[in-house]
Amino acid sequence: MAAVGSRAGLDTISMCTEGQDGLVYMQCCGQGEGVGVQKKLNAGTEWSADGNAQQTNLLSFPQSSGVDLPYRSPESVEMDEIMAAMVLTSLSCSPVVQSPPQRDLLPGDMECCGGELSDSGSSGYWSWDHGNVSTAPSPSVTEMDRSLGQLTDEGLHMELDQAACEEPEARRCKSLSRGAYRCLWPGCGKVLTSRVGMKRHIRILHLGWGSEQSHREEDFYYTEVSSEDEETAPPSPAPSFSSGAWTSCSSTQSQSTPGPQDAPVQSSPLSQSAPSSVWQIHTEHLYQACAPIQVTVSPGSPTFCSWTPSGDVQQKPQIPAFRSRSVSVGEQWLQRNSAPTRSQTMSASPSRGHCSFRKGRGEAKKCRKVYGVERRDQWCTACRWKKACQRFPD
DNA sequence: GATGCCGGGGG
DNA sequence: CCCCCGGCATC
Repeated sequence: MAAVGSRAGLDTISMCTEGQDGLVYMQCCGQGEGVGVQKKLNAGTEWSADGNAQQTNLLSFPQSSGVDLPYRSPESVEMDEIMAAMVLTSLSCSPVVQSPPQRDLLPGDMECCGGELSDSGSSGYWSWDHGNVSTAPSPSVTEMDRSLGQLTDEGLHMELDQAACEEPEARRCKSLSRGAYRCLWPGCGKVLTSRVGMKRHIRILHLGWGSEQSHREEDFYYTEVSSEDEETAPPSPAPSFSSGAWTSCSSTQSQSTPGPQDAPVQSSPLSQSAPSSVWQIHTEHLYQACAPIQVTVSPGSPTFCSWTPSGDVQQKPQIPAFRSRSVSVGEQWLQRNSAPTRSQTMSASPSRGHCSFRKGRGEAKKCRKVYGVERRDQWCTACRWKKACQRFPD
């Protein structure tokens, strides 16, 4: 779905180039994208009516966004800030509300689109729109005043102009239309000079359809590029995910959803570093809590299982009653005590049920050696109890 | 044998 | 829980 949204967004960029095509995506990013998504969603069912859908979109666009346009654009020139604030407030301070409901249904796509668009060098209002929508769901009135004012007053005018394609801008758009068509299918990027050829390419190669199928959906999978755009467009699809504001979106998404497949691949550095650190903390209480550790580790691979409890440990470290004087030392020892090795040993030696594995004698002098048996009262508690020394950890 | 420390037990 | 010790592994 994300790809669809982004594609729709890219179409938005290029749509001005095919003005005569009357491509709907031409509308403003938000709506256009939303419509595009909807079309994609309903492709199976309402596709037949899509030929008219373009008309509908063209009509509905000014309608939806025209909620403010009719009164706002003409009046906004003279409208004072109070009036603007009132209007904006009445509009729920959120373009999302104005936009078709699909957008609410597809927040992810919205963000995807915004990211790619802003990255692919789209017009300014694009990034404005999405920045406000995605990152600030409920901005303050003043903020909205500024942003929305710019957005609607400038952006929508642009849209209208472009939609009409009567202005010089439109002519420029048309001049670009003699470019090539780039397939936006993920990983494809094929460039063809013929629109029909591109549609066929998408239909056959990507959609796997016969020619009898709809010939509108392909529009979402290619974009028109001019000779100059060809240089800027290519990097947009893939790298856009790793740059700019979009990075935060994608990263948060991927992280918030601990996909069992994403985790190992994307956060491999994390997955490698996290366990060790966690283990260090975890083993901090090894002295008292070896049984829990054994439980979490011995099952074998499942790293997630073992980390989860460790998180708790990390939250409240050293709560268990360590002797006050030896806590810090114990930490040092436990940190240096190669927790991973310990875990390996434990998991590898099932014969030893508990953490009864015996660590090789460290080279560090223990209390016994330092103070001698005669000064046993100066030993650390563990040494006195014949436990692992906490004062001089290995 | 000395040392380090786990497991267990007594109070 | 505190303290001690048997016993084992390692040096």
